[in-house]
Amino acid sequence: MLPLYTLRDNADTIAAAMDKRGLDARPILSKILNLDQERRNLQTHLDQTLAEANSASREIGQLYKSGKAEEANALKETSSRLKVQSKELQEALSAAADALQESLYLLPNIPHDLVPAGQDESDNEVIHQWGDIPGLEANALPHWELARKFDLIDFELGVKITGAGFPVYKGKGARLQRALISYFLDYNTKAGYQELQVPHLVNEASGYGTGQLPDKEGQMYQVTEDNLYLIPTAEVPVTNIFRDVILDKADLPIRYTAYTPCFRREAGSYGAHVRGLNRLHQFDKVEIVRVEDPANSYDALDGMVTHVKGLLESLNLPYRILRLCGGDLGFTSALTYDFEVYSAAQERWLEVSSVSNFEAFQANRLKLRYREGNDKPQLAHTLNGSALALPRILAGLLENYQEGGGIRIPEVLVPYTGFDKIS
RNA sequence: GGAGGAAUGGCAGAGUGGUCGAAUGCGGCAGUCUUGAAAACUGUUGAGGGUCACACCUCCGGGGGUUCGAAUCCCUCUUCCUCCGCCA
Repeated sequence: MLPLYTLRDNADTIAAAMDKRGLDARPILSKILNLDQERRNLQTHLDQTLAEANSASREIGQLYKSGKAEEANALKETSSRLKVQSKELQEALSAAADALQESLYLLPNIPHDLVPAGQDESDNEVIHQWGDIPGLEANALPHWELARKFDLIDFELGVKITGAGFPVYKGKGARLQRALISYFLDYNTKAGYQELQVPHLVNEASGYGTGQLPDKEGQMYQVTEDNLYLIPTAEVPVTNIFRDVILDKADLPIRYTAYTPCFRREAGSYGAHVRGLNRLHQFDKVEIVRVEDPANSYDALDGMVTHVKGLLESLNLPYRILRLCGGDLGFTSALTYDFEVYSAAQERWLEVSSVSNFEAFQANRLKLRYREGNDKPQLAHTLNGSALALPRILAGLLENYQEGGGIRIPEVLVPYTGFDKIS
């Protein structure tokens, strides 16, 4: 949700930026500004009425004290009348405020200057590519076949226990998974991100805080009995730590990392692209989250990009970085870089990380602010990124590292796995 | 799950129907003093809306109600504490 004050003076600039998303924001912007004006008028009117009512009540108290019961009773009528009036105004005000809120929820974040205009993923800009595409042996297999061959992952067993998209990791597969989580967490911690363990279920307020609600309700698993949601990403619990928080400027920047399983209904997904580990309902991810002074948030974003690059390079996985175009940019993001690893056996790029600056968009919903000295609190900027999502990294490792009838383990992982080869 | 108690400003803690956004203490900030610091003293110190700036309005866990008037009374929800039960 964009802060109102950014909309009041810049409607034209914002509309131009929104065009890059393929969204004509002009109608909704003018609606918002009108509702804002209406809301303020009603508020002023209500405030005046309440001020009158308050002073009448005060006077009644005084009159009673000085024994002038008659005058007091006369004033009560005035007061009652004002009360009825204020109730009506209150209702009109609530209606206007709700309508305003609703419209604000519909407006996505303003794309950053760097965001290219574009329709969909084909318009994303490749800004960086690293590593050699490995030439695989003739009999190279996709990861789902490798997983079966070496008994690393059992997809059918997951179907039996839960359903499609809930794999069971076994033996060295499970161990490799755990090794990756530990390696990622250690790597992030060394870079200054504090490790957290957070709840995997969140309440409604948290869902609204990071913007999963009300729009993406259908994408989350819901525990209706207790009105809780299974988290689709650690971003939700971690960022909500800061809901309704006023930080001291000296506390910034804040950097957290957390491993969690992620649960996504992925309603509407189907086809070959969802085979194996490519798309799951439950998967593991290590996330990094930052809270920044607005003046530094784009340096922070660059820092996160560099960080994820280092992580992928340490695993020697060929990757490229995309700057998402307006049409592919997430609702809440101002600028996003996607990382894709090349899967040689599938001959396609797999998204393994998404690094975004949300500027004040999330902070506004969260009421996450910071204060410098005695100044008024200001909205902070939030950023997050995957470092990294496990399944497609695992897929990339299995496929790119297959050689001589086995799978080699990258050097940096050997201390974590305790073995250097799967065969 | 059962029984009882509680929820007030950054923290502690007064306040049981009228001028209470709320005593007091601690903490924070500014100043006096000091070579500097500490101590002491003085002042200041919640958030949101609104205004050029004031005024003014809202908020004492959330929601609803009683009343001319609610932190204070009533209903309800949530959370926390104590005791009992169950339990990794």
